[in-house]
Amino acid sequence: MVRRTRLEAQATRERLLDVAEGLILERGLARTALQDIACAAGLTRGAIYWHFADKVALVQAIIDRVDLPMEKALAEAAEAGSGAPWRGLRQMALAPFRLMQGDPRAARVLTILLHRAEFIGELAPLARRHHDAVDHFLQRAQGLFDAAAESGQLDAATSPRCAATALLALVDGLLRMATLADDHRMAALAAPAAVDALLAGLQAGPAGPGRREPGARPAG
Amino acid sequence: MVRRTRLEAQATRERLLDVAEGLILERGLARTALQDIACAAGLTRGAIYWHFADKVALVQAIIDRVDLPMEKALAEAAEAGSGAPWRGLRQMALAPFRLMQGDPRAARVLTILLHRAEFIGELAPLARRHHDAVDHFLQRAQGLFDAAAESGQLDAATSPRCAATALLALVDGLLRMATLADDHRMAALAAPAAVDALLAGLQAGPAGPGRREPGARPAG
DNA sequence: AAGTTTACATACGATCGTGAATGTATGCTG
DNA sequence: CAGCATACATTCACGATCGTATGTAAACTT
Repeated sequence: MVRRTRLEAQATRERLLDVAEGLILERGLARTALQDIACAAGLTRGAIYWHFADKVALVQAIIDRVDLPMEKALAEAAEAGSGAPWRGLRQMALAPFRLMQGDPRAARVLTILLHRAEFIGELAPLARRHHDAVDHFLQRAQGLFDAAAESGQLDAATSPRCAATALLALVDGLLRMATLADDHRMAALAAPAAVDALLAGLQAGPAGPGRREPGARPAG
Repeated sequence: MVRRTRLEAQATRERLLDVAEGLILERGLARTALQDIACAAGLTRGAIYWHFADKVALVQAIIDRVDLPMEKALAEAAEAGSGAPWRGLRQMALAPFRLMQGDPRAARVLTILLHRAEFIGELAPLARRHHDAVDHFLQRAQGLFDAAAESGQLDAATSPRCAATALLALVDGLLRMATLADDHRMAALAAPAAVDALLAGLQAGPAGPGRREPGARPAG
């Protein structure tokens, strides 16, 4: 076949990544064969094996092309420092949504990470960056809540660890919904209000039974 | 071979389900072959094809054996009615965790649903019960937030739809963490406090800038 | 201009998983 | 106790997929 120049080869590689990303997004990782990818890219499996060692390496390359939303959260949290914990927590929690808004490719990759593959066994390394980012998010959030607690701004009934878990869960849940196509809009739109509500509920305040135990409030 | 009596056959069927559940939990659905299951159960694939039409039917049977956590939430919400919205919301949001606490099998099945399979294409029907329950959770929560809003108990800046999305995201995120083995304990433990904090933050209250916009609060 | 490397295509072999067909020994029923 | 139904085991046929080995023509090098 017409042999390509270096630059064209690089373009071929990118096309393979684009096509693979799209197909995996549609059909899921396990149900997407290398032949499907090659065919959709107008190539053969040989081309894939030239550019990538195997299927895992291909997917790894897809993931490595983008900034992961949860990593973006850590980066913004690092900027904020621990001086203004509540502002930092809010920044950190909303960073993933801002990234996904501006980078559709990051949104697609996150969708794959959250909904389109079983990262188990040989595929486990693929989710490592995301999982690491999630772990660090938890630690970082806990650190910020610690700072808030020390200055008496965290509700006394809630441990920093517990608060961090709650924030991470909320962000993770919102990200899942935001990558689910149906509620795409709603989840991303609801994120700021949701995060604000949770953080408000976690702040120390006039501890009326109505605020800490809404279930006990007079019926509406 | 030694042919079994009706009762023994039923026991064999249950054993197949147990073994399959365990293996899928360990290795993921795509990476678990019917032969692995049969072998681990001390049988052959023939036995599986006797009891179940195919792999999908087997997994469906595994799922159909249990109450799903999100369905449990709906059931409890139905009991509560819409008279006391905050209590109902709390009940509903925490029901899944109570179920998982008392029913380890339900916890395992939920883990499979959330982490061990790509429910796409022919496997999509398997997740239908769960997805339907999630949808109804959203509707039901929105209805309760509507009721709260009508009696002026919902923070005015937050729409009922948005509040429902937030609550669902939090519960979903907590369930994901609770089914992740590492944070198993922490997530389930944090659930009540997390839900209470979010609900508290969503309630109408003295709308000081500190409560609704924690980021703008003086640094701690 | 000849040789080498690149960027693929083609062909092959092997494995894996499924589903169906078939075999078979036993429980059950009349 | 004869015959049918049950509960499996065994075997086979098939497609899908993977990885590799090999072919090849063009780009690049010297």
